[in-house]
Amino acid sequence: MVKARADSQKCCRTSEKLALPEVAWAEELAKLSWALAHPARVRIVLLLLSRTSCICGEIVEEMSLAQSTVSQHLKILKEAGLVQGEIDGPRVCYCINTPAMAKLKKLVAGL
Amino acid sequence: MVKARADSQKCCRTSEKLALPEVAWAEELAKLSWALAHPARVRIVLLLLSRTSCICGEIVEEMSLAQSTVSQHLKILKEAGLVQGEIDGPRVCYCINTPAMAKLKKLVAGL
DNA sequence: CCGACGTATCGTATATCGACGATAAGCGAT
DNA sequence: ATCGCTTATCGTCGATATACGATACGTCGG
Repeated sequence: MVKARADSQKCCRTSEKLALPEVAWAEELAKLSWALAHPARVRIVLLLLSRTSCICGEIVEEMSLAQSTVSQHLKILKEAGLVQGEIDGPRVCYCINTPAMAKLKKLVAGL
Repeated sequence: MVKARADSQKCCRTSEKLALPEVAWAEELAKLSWALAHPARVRIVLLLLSRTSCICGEIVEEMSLAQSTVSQHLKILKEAGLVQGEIDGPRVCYCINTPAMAKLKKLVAGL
């Protein structure tokens, strides 16, 4: 080992190990981030936030994407927990899952 | 059966259009989120944050991944701007790009 | 100059995403 | 019961992510 390189204390200090309890963390944040890792999904979230409540397939119109594609994105958002879909008659209204949103914010803010 | 949806104002109000200025936003947030959309990358970020400064290839040891894989992840983080690499002799020290981090936090907090 | 070492890139195999059209499934109204 | 509307799922295709080993690049030490 080539020990201390003269004045190398500006970088790569000695490394107090990082235990792996944070791994759970990491998984969770990665999952939530993943949901927002696509512009279309961010836009969907923004859309849902802009109307204080839920929405149905207008989303499809706002985005220039096929209905099936939007449905896919919604599914991903739902799986990540960021969004909830409530069945309202023949259509489905989506809305932000506020707690999950808060969780995300907290995780990111905690970085 | 018909669950009193007579006055459907609880849902799908009429839509004050969402213009597309936020699209830039969306792209940016998606890009940053994408960087964190993988547990390994979140762990790298956590690692870099845990030591106030930079680090080199210890990252490789902490994660049980091949060196090349870690390098790939670092590249992605670098491309997203979340991380900076400064060459320090024969090795490279990475550290968090604080402004980018702040940007991410701000974007997420602003949701 | 030449190895030793740390890092980045290349090449490649596999898995998954992102998009679409087509089709199924659920609900309301006729 | 049937039609029409809305949404979800299926099947497919191209593009890309992820992982790895092998290899090239750069820097220090002898």
